[in-house]
Amino acid sequence: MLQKLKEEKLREILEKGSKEFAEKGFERASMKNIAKSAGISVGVLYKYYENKDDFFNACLEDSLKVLSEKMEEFISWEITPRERIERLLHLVLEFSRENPDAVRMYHEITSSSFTEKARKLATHIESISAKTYRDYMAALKEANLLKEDIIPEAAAFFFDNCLMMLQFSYNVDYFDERKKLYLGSVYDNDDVLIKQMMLMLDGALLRRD
Amino acid sequence: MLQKLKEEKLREILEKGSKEFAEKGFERASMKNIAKSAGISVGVLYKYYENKDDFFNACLEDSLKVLSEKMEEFISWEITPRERIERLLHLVLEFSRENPDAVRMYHEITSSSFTEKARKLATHIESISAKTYRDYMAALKEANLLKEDIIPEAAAFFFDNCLMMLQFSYNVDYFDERKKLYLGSVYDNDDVLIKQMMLMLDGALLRRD
DNA sequence: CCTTCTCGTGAACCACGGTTCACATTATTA
DNA sequence: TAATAATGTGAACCGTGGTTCACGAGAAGG
Repeated sequence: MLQKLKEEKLREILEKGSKEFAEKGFERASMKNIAKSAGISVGVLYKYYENKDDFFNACLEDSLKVLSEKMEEFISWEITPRERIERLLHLVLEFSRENPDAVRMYHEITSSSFTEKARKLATHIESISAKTYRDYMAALKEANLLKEDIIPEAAAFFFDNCLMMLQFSYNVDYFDERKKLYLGSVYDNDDVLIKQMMLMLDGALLRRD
Repeated sequence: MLQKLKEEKLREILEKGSKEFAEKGFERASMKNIAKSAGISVGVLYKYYENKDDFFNACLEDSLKVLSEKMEEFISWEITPRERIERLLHLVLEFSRENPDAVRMYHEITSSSFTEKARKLATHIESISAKTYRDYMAALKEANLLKEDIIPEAAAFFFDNCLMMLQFSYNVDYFDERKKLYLGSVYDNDDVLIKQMMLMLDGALLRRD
């Protein structure tokens, strides 16, 4: 019976931890707080995890796992480049809605002076998407669909930059406010924004036909 | 004589403060450290500034001032849209090279749970560039130079997203590594990257002729 | 030269939060 | 049921770092 509780508890602990880290950032997040909100004592936390760093890594890993799973979907679709971009944009929004804490934690490690290990984890995920996008852009070039004079690597970088900003804009407070500032009346209309992003990415990357 | 020293000292204090905040982030930055590296005692710091928050705001304000000055240059140029984009990209890199700490501090407040006041400051700057870009894109539309079907607000948002990521990529450790990951061999060639960005932004925003 | 006032100093204070550990509680086994 | 092991608890410990303040050094004025 204990084992079963543990299974669920562990999930809850990771979730509550991610939530706290996502909301307050690593430094301001408190182990005591996390323990309390997960309904356990601090001691237990330290039974399962070495220390705060270690626990953060566990939360991060747990959050990023979902992200890399999504990435694999991307490759499997058998559709045209334009459709692919559009679906990916939708996927990003959908993911944002379902896993806000994952995005926030990801954004968190982006900030200065993080542990080696957290960096490694993020870089690992990043390298998956980097490879995916680079390969894809290379394939586009091969098929003569990529815009003239564009280097696949640069295209992949540019593309991911846009997606990253989109994710942040939908999850991180500061970026959300900024989005409001720029978009004004268009702010709350996701469909329009997606369509606009679509148009611009299309123009930026794909050869016109 | 004291007054004169103060003038320079104040500069040094703000610079050393910004440096520490930029390097370590708000939480990990230490007032004692900052005082030491500026060659004064902690007491002095608290003579000039209420507390850590207040001091951070002063550093931030000081850093962002430079940023908003640059923005005014942007409007004054009398050149074609394509040239303008290109010069702006160069300006961003130049600025990054000269004021790495400003960019890092800006990135810093991007992260969760910052004081109201710091947010306000950043939003203020942001609103300047937002207005500048929006106006500019509206003017382009007026002159029938903006791409068909693109809303000026969305264009401005997209454009600034790209510039922001570029700045981060040149200043914030995590983004720099990421850039290396994506660009590989092109990584250290700024000119090529600028040219590529140029091509993509052009394609994304401007009507082809 | 003495007094007074300003300014700078850094040791001391204090709160906070990560971490530990002696103890309580619960499960397991004999 | 009693003994023993495993697990959970949270008060106490401790280092860190923001903040204060009693004191000293030096300038200004008489």
